[in-house]
Amino acid sequence: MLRISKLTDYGTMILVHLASAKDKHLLPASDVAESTHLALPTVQKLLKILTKNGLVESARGTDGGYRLARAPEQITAAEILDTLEGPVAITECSHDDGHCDLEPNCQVGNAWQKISLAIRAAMNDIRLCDLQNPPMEFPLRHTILSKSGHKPRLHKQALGK
Amino acid sequence: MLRISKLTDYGTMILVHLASAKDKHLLPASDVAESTHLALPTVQKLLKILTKNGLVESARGTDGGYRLARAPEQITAAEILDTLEGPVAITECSHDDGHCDLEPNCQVGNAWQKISLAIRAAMNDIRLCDLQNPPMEFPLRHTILSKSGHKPRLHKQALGK
DNA sequence: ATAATATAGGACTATATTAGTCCAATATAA
DNA sequence: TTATATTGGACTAATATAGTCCTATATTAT
Repeated sequence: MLRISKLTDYGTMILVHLASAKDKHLLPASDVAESTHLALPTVQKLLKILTKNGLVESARGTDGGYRLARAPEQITAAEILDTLEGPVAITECSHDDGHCDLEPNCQVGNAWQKISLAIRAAMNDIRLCDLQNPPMEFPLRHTILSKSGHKPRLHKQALGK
Repeated sequence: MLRISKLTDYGTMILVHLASAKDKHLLPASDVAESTHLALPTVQKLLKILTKNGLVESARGTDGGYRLARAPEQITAAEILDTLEGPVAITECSHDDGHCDLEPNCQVGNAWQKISLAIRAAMNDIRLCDLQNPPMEFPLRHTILSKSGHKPRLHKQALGK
């Protein structure tokens, strides 16, 4: 489905939340879980991944916690995807025996490389700061819809299957 | 992983092969399977999907088979992905109870919409004809490498995990 | 020192998705 | 009527994802 996984979505929510923290203040995982309404074990898991990949800094012990390692302007969507899903990848060659090398029709790999690069280029142009502070009309329309009894889903099926 | 699935890869191989067919000639599934070195049941399944989604035309009976419904110039990578994986999608909202609507931090959906649109824009610029006839240096280097005993993999890990 | 707090690392289960195969029905042409 | 070939859908197996939990380590305050 070329989908963005739930964990990536959660991880992005966490990053957006950390980005909104004041200054260099450290937020414990429990705090992040409460604010994002995500389950604590999941938040812990994601913060560990984000830390290991250098998007987030951590400190242990009392008053320990997490904060962004860099300013939101300096974190790209490409990095977030790389960290949470691994780099954009294409499937392994269907011919492990090396037959692929001799198969003139098997020129598809080249094509998917182009496609991967195109996606990557697009992701490099989007930064974490673009993910916070969404345009004003969006939350507004959102509120109106939810008051009318509809259940708008920002995430679900935004473009999808 | 934001990966392109094997079936999508196979499907693309099939489309590329159909694109190379002479004129309006119909190719039976068995023929396509042989040429692409893919398993027949898989090829049959994919051709059915491609036909149902209008990328391929079919005819039954003796001398029946499949062919592209349009010229390779008029089939985009976006269509191929839509057909084989469904549209680029983001995860469903984590709060099905509607809490998401009231949650100021839950502004991530908007962000992933932007990302999906960026990916889609990139995919609209790539056509099936771009996937055939790869640049000449590619197959050449390819052949040299395979002769030297290496096993270059066009597909595997082209960009990733 | 000791207790309390909080992250680090990794194992583990459950669930969902993907990949792959197969069968019965339908249409076409010789 | 027979042979060919697609259509539609069911089904299993393999893999990936989501989510939880446990133990170890580091830090701070008392």
